Amino acid sequence: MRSAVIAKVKDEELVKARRRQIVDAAVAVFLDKSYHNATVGDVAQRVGISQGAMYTYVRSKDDILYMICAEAVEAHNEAVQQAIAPHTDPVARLRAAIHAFVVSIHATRDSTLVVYREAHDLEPRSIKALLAKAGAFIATFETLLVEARCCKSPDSRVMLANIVTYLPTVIANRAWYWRSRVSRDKIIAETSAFILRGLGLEKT
Amino acid sequence: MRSAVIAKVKDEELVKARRRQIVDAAVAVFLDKSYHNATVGDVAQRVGISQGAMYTYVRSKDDILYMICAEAVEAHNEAVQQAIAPHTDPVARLRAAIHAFVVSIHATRDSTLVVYREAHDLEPRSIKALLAKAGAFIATFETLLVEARCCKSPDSRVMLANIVTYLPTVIANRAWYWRSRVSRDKIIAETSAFILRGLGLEKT
Amino acid sequence: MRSAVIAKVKDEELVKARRRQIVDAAVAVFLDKSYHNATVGDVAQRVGISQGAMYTYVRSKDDILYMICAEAVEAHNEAVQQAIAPHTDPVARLRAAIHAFVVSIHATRDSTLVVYREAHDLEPRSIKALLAKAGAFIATFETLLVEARCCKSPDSRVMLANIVTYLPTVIANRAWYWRSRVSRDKIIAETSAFILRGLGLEKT
Amino acid sequence: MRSAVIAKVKDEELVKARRRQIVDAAVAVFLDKSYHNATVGDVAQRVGISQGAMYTYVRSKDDILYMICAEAVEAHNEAVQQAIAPHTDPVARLRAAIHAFVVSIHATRDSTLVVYREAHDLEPRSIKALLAKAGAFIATFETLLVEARCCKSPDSRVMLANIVTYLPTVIANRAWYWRSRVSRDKIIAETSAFILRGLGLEKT
DNA sequence: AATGAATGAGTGTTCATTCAT
DNA sequence: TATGAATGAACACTCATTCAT
Repeated sequence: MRSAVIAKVKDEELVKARRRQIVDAAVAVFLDKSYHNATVGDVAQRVGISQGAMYTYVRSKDDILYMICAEAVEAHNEAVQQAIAPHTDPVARLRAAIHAFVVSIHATRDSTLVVYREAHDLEPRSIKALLAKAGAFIATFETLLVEARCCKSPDSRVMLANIVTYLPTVIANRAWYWRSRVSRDKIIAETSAFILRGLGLEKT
Repeated sequence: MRSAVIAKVKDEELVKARRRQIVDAAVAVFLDKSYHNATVGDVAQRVGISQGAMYTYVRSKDDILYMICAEAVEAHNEAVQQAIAPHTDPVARLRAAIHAFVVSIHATRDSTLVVYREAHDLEPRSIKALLAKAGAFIATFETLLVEARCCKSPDSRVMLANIVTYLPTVIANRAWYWRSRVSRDKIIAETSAFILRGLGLEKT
Repeated sequence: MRSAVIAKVKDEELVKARRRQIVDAAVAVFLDKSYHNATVGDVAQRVGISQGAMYTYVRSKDDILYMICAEAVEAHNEAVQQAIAPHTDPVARLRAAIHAFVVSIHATRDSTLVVYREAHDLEPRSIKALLAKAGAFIATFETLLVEARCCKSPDSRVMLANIVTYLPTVIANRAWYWRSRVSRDKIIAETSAFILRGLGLEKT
Repeated sequence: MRSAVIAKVKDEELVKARRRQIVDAAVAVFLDKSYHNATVGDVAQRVGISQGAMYTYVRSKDDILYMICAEAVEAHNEAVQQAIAPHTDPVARLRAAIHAFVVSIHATRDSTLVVYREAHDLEPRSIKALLAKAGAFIATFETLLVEARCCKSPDSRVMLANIVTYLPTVIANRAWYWRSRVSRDKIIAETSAFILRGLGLEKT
């Protein structure tokens, strides 16, 4: 498994702060020029540090992309975990999870877009680490779906878990189509509702 | 608008045959190594021609990717058009369209995966041309949805059309999760059923 | 010494005719795009034959350039030889030679320009062959100058012969400056007169 | 107009020093192998830096050639300006200009040779910029000639200015003929004298 | 910790030349 | 003879990464 990104520097606070800046800058830059057309210098410039300094906080360009991807998956996971915690009713837990995920995707649609476009360019070990995280996330939904009695078979469990965890990304991947013509609330509502109906949890 | 890909060679038949080979080879190669990590030589080698010969059938690496993308979108579009042609009932047309699209995605899941991963790296003019084709495809579904009375508002029309045209790509994008554990028919059935339920066209 | 350009084809008449076309086309093309930026295909296209056919009349791109250069030098040489033949008076011979050369340069200013710009890119053996021809031409003038008693020393003989055979090329190399604002006759007259005065053969 | 060559590096001193090295190395290399047959790596190697480092001081191979050409023209121009400054008598000014130019050409005969051979291969915008400089230089001589009453007509003014600014380049372009057999002083003296006689400023 | 100059490996593309038809 | 598809070597340029200061 890929080890966490390691920095050369001691000052933990500084490292954390810089990485925050780097990830944010990188999302913007990669979104604008794409991972491969963007240079490490582009990201450094946006952060306001020198190209050389980047390598004090990151070991490689791959590290930068990995941080973006891992952070996104972790954010979604945390959002879902926090959302389901208060509930005990299986259906309520599933509903809460779906809603939380949709909201989380919308909140992080920029980085989600980067993840969907560029993650496959990560180095093999980074991909493996990322898919492990993503797989765990999907598996969480498999469990939620089973508990909510939404699956008629193992196959449908797998398919539904994937559909439910995939569909919300439409928000990031199709923003180019509706641009700003549809409001945040509409986007979230329509997406959530569609999923619930798809699962048979909602009256039409 | 981007002009169609132009070749230097006269023999139209040869051009068509070679391009078929090139697109097929490129899908395999790009899937394996990603667009940027793949060399034009890699593709040429898989086709069995020299790197130089590639450039008699294609003007640039971008052309290769564009051909893959355009072909995929056009294939989906044709599949849908042929599927709806025989029907007059709006709901039947919509159902036929959804089914045809899901099947088409499954049939072309390799190239679809390449499109979703790499299309954003096309040159601006190529992207523009591609989004125009994709936009038209989505718009087709907007119309089908309206006629089938699935939309309660313009916003829901836009959202539903995007969801319906996006969800099936889960088949390409999540194949890594289920590998070969789920059969083709199951995949198609579950995906289609979910969409129909999401649209309120199916009993739970 | 470089052997003359050899063709694969038997039909001598055809070879001669084609080469005439090739040289003419090449001068135009090289003038327009420069030797290196012009492709063999460009020349072939202008001739109206296929790229492959070029190699029936010529062994290499270098051959084409060599033919242009050799032809130019030979043309100047012939012009001079014919001009001096009728005369016996040394000064008259020199005057005739100068005039003939200036006129010849003007008549072939396009190919002369190509020669001056591109000859140095010939292959070593071609350069050697060309410089031999050019050297002989300059030597001819050394003799004419000596006979006309224009030289006070061996050094001045060398310098004058070079100046006399170099100055007229101003007509080709500086055409960009006067464009068409100066007439052919003026150009020839001024250039010749300058040379004669420089040699002390003309009243100011 | 072409903008001056721009570097990526901050340290102005270093940039100036490196460019000095680059221009000198490039003249030698281009003279040896010709612009097109020389590699950027060849030049870098002669400078003693890596090929990649070249591109921190120069944007393109064209930049290198342009620097050589621009520097040569500017050197000649400065030499002439400094030479005429002390004089007020028109004829004295013209004589001084001619002598300075001849000396300048001899001093820079290597780069002058490169300019005459390769300048036409510059990119269009570079050529335009260079011809502007060259045109101004020639125009300077037009003025000097008019003031010295050497021209009988506008046409002769144009022709004489070109002849005077062209003839000295014989020193660079015909060095192959006399190799080292003629001394620097002889070369300069003969060339200057010829020009003065050609202008009618010297007794034979 | 930070800088930024230097490195050198890597790749898309062009084109002179060949050769089967 | 002529064609034109195929070849493969060559090259300018970029950029992730390193390291002396």
